[in-house]
Amino acid sequence: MENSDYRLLLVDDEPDILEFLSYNLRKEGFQVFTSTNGHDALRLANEVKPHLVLLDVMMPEMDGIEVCEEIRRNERLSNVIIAFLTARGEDYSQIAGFEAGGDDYITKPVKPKVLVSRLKALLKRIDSNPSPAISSESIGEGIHIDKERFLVYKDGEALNLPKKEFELLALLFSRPSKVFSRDEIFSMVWGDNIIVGDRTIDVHIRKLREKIGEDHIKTIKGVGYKFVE
Amino acid sequence: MENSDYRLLLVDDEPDILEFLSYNLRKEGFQVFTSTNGHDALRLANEVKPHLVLLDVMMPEMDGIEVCEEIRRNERLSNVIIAFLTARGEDYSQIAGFEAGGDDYITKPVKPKVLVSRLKALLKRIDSNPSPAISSESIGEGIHIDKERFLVYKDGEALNLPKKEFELLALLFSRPSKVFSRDEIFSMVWGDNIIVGDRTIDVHIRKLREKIGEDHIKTIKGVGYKFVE
DNA sequence: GTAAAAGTTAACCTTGTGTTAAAAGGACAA
DNA sequence: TTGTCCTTTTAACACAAGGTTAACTTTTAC
Repeated sequence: MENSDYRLLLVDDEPDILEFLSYNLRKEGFQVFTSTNGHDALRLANEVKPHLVLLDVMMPEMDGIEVCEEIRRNERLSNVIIAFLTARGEDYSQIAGFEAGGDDYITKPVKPKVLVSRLKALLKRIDSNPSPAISSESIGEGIHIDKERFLVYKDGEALNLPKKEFELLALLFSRPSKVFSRDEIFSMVWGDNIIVGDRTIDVHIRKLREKIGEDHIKTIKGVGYKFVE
Repeated sequence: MENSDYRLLLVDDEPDILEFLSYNLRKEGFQVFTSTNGHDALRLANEVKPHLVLLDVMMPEMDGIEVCEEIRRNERLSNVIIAFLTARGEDYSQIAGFEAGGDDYITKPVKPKVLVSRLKALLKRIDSNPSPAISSESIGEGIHIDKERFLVYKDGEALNLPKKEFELLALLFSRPSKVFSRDEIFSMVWGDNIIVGDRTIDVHIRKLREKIGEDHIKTIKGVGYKFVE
């Protein structure tokens, strides 16, 4: 699909930002619609059925989270991809955003190039994921992960894991049976610039095993861990 | 091998990052090539045959995953080591989505020291890994090795070997029938800095023979060992 | 036959991991 | 702000699998 086949809806209460975003995205060929408040955005969304909505989190009256929830509640817009715009630093808004059903968050300020590539990556899901969004229905035996909702299902039962545990499990789960070295785990879950003690991973592994069962995470001594089953 | 013997190809759409990475790697003596986009990177890869490619995942037009797949598809580049650069917090599913397989993930921002040590560790595999990785599919009669999962298959049955045994077997297996001298084995499996007793290899060979069958590892007296069948 | 190399075994050491509890850190509500 | 609850990290120790050694035996090449 060409960029021009995609409709984007941008929502931000600051006209300047809106202007900046839409300029850059129109330059890439996207069809861009804009709105400066949540109510208007919902109305517009219903009208144009955008493929993707880029939502500022912080807005007066109705914030991005609420708009997101409202969109998710609307069956006709069920396949819309929602990305949040947040000011750097607020971790919580990110989580709240995912819980509300967001697909990605992008921190302001954002460089045009970065913005475009993030959105392109998101839009790819439409093609590759015809009917995606692992609905909470598709649950059976074993472990399932719903990243949108930050939930882990164990034999159908939903578990709420803390952030680090969730990320660790999600990483291992993303490629079952692949052995992840401690270095890889640190890098992906903690990042390469913070340093934590040797036993930190072990403790999280311990807690995960407590919650999802002892046999799902296997230790390869001297090498790393892997998810099995 | 010296650092200066290695050619690295860095691919990132942000020149600043490219600059930062190449500066630090050149300082270590590596031969560094850079590219700001996927297409160019592929062309350059073909040209210089790098030992290792460091790929940003998020890039406009052609992202790192695509580049990786393309490289893996190219026979002439089959032995290239691929490491991904990702922003911490990027969706694992995107990273997990590729089956082509990177060898490592490194998160941005990364400290020079960490970067260098990770890359050095990866480059070590070149010597010890003459033949490409084997996918888990190829299971049948005889012995198969899956390095990613750290499993050895004997007639289809999966065996869990301890690290040293696995590495030793993987080495011999990597070039069936080639005789590896004890010196070679020490150097590849133990490294040139550690010194262990004469009989250490023998003991590991003994254990391997117990597990995979007596006839798979043949002794060439006065010369070394080789894997057969 | 003999010496050198490799095989074998079990004891011993090492190192990575498991485990627990407690401290530190953070978010939220009163 | 204070206090509370939850998450994350640290610290200290336990423990076992893995790795090595040493002593001895067997094999092989010459």
